[in-house]
Amino acid sequence: MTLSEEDYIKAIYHLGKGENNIVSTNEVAEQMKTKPSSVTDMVKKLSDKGVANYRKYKGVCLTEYGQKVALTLVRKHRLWEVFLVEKLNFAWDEVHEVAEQLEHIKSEKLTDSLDELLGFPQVDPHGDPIPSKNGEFKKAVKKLLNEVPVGTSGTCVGVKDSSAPFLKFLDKNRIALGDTILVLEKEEFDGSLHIQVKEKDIRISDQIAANLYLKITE
Amino acid sequence: MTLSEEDYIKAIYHLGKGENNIVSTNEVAEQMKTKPSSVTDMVKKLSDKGVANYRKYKGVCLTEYGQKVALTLVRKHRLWEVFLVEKLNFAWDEVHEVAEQLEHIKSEKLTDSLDELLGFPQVDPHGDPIPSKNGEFKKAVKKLLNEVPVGTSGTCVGVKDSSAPFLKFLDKNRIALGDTILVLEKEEFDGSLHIQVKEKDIRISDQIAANLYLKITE
DNA sequence: ACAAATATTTAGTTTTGTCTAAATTTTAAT
DNA sequence: ATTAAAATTTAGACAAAACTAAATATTTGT
Repeated sequence: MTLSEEDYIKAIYHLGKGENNIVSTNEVAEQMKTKPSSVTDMVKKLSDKGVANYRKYKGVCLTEYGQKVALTLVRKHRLWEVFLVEKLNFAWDEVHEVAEQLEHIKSEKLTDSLDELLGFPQVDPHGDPIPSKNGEFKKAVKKLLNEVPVGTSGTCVGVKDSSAPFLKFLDKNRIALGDTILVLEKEEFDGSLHIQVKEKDIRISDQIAANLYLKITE
Repeated sequence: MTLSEEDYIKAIYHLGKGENNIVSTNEVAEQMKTKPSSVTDMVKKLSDKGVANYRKYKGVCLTEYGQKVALTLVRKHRLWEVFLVEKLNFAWDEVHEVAEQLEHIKSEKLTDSLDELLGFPQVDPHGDPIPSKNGEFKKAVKKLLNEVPVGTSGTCVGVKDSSAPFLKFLDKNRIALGDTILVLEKEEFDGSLHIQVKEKDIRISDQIAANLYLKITE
């Protein structure tokens, strides 16, 4: 599998939302920042190789095998992201570009040893689940913090309100993107929450919770 | 710099033995496992880019800039080798192929953070010195253990005698390729040595020492 | 249902890095 | 000093992956 082929496989996989939906030539072209005609050429090739199913004018999806390749790439990408954040102190938003390169390194032993070094992490710094060696993995959904049940744990991945006062609040309370948040308790009366962030407990109002996005794996 | 260009730069660098000697088209072709005509094409391009100096029928060497690029590649290669051995428990002889891929990853931050994670190592698992961030580094020489002065420290990189009894001896005394050996003391009378390997002291005869290659950085 | 708009494919080029075969230059041997 | 051998370059071709422009298929709005 060449570098370019791998990039197409990943694009088809992600556009299909892991469900192996059929995706259109134009969608792939936009994702890959190439022209639709280039996509046509490539998906024909991937089809010939048994990686994708392509029907003229109808779109493309991955074969069983193609999905396996995609999952391996996703696994490698996310493991490297964890490595960069945990071991090399990269920030949450600095990892993607480098992981895009690292995911193409070919060595099963490398991937598995890395997994072990990192303690077999379940999610990457963006809260997205890491497929296991044999390709199993849970799906992640993004929800507002006030909408998840007590006991839920997830990764903080975004804010709905990005006003200065709100960001200031988060900063003051040491809540940052990429942090793992656990919902300990919910107050019936006003919907306020008791949560755990970075080993510390804090209480936040319903309004705060309604503006924080959490990524959770079901 | 493309992947292929980087490979040529490295080949020219290594064939020139770090001395920036002029190397021939044929030598490069053999090293790269390509044909001489392909080399001609590529060195012309590298010349145009200011990376190499090429004169028809005369051979090619790197420019100042080219040497800098080469050293960066060598630095990355060797740091990744240390990483693979130290952090992922790769064996001494399993690292090269993977490092060949990893050395092409483009991220200065990654390289420097890796360097830090590894504790700024001076040599790779083969005993070869790792260039510093700004390209300085010592040269390594390979010598027989009985030829180095007391106080010398180096990496065990090979044997002269590869007979079963000798290899058995090394195994029994826990001396393996890749180990760091420090010469503590030399007996005037019979030339036997007192050495330190893996935190342990042992005494070995002159004959043993005369069959073990050490790589030392001066 | 049909024309217009949109999406997709085809055909023909380009660039990068490779190759083979032929031509040329350099080196080595007498 | 010639000539044979070896090394190197040139010329022309190919495969991969991209592009543009033109042709064709599909979808949409009325």
